[in-house]
Amino acid sequence: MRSDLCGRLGPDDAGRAVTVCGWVDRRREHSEHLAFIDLRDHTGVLQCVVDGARDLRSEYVVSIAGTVRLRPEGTANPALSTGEIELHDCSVEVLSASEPPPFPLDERTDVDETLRLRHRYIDLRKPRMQRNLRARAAVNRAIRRAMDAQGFVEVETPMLIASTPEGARDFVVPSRKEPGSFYALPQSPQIFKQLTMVGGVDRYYQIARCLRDEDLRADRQFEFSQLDVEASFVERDDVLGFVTKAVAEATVEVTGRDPGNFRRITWHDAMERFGSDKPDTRFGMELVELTPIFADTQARVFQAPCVKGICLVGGAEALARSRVDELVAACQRWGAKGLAWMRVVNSPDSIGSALDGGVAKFLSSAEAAAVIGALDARPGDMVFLVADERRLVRHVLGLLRLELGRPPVNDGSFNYLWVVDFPLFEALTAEGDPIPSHHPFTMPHDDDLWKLMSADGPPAGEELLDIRSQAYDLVLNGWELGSGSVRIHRRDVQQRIFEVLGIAPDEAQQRFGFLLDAFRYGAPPHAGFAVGLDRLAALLVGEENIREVIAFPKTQSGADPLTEAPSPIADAHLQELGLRVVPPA
RNA sequence: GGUCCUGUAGAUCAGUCUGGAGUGAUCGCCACCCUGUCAAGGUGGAGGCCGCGGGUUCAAAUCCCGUCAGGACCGCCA
Repeated sequence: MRSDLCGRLGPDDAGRAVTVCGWVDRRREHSEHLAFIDLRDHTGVLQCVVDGARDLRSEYVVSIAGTVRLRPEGTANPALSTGEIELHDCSVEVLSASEPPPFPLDERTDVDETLRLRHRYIDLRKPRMQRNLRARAAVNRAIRRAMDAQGFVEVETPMLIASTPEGARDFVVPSRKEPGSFYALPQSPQIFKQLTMVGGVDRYYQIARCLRDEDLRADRQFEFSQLDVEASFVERDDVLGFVTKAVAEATVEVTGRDPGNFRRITWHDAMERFGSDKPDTRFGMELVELTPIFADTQARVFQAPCVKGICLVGGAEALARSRVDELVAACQRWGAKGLAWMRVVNSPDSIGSALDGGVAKFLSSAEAAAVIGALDARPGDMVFLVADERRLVRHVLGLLRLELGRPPVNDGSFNYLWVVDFPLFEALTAEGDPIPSHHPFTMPHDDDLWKLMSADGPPAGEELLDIRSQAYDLVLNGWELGSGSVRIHRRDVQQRIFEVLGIAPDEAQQRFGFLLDAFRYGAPPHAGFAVGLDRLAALLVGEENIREVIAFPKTQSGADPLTEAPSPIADAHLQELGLRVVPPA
């Protein structure tokens, strides 16, 4: 039907008779006997000189046969990759007419999201979306190549599985054959990939679809894809190596650029210095420890278990008072009692303090000097302090740091960072039971295992929170790209974990029985990881929303304007499934 | 569950703070003109439930309340 692709033709093709197919991108009609048609396919745009264009409109699908020639002197278009040539002596066949499109296909206008998604099949024609979908395919291709080269076997795992109470909210599918029972859609293939290890697969991977019924964000959809990895007889650093190889290969495949070093930071350092377990280390403004400075302070606002601060260079003049008030309000929304701010000035006041404004008047001159020194602040800077429980201080200042200094996530840099040594438990419930920070099969850190396995019984309460695990995350420009861990393969350790978590043996058997059963029959030591491919693809093409690399995404409320999902189903359908809809109260 | 921003012509926006005559602009669309444009150009034309509902007012796109939709974020996402 066609001999060539629009964007692949060049001066070397001059004189060739070709047939190209595509969409009418733009037409410039000069008279009854001269018009230019820009014909677009997925490779680019080609100018075709036609006799008349009265019966051609935007987005008509046409086939144009003609002869390639160099454009006449002085009419080349350097902005176009095919700008030196054109197709002439054209005969045009309309393959499919089109109504005027509901929105322009140019790259200049930001079209309303609902409109784009309702007509996604048109939106996808844009060069940007064509590039993104192809980049995403390139990511998958590179990953498959890298995993294959490292001896991994691609194994598919089921989509209809049993619901387990851990983790995110499940999407659920009613069973027809067993009314009242439900399948869950996988939040991840976690259990199955561990079972492949018991099954002797040795090295498993999958580009897996995962589903979680949690609120959507720029970097979160209900449905997403991850590179899921698990390997036997390996340690943490082996896994980091496998994943680094795959992600680096994908980066090169899409961007042609070396991703550089994948640096490492401990979870503890990430939290203390950046207030986040997914630190964006592309910029400074690190959180600085100020607690000792205020150990004996008279200033009541700083009489707290923890005081930290950040310094905004030039902030004293750059930030209007109204903006500062907004920041204070934001910090209060984030859970802080308040946000202390002060400007650094040139000439010290009567008590010798170079801090001014805000809470400056409550600080002694020694405290002021120490704060300035610790934050390395200069005149003209603004310093922000939060005093509270340590966790809260880190959290609030971490968010404030991002608010004040974060570059766009898609600024073209690739800052890969491994965060290692996550704590085994992230917090205690009101009843004092710990909550696993990864999942209950995560191996404790080698250096902390003795604490957990002590013959006197496990520690309790706050001491538990000091135990580190062999869990790790991969972060790119402040986005969590994925996480993984070394799994527990020792029965005694697993039993101790359940004991600490307050899960009785019979309950553990009920919830995770099939995995625990499997582990009775010879489980190899194993470890794994999962990489969010939507996020990776988005950042590699410079998008700040994963919708842009998903062919048919959902809106933030979880709807699909194209198919109108979710939608009610017929009563007969409900009846067959043994379901009845309860009207909202 | 919560906070914030945005809904005006097919599209993108201005007008809203400070209520007042007929809601404008650009692009697109339709017709005609135009032989080297490339975001072609010219002339003319059509096109509006100012998201929806209620309230205040002599008078509401504009103020107030509610609601729906989209977006960003907090919570949530083992």
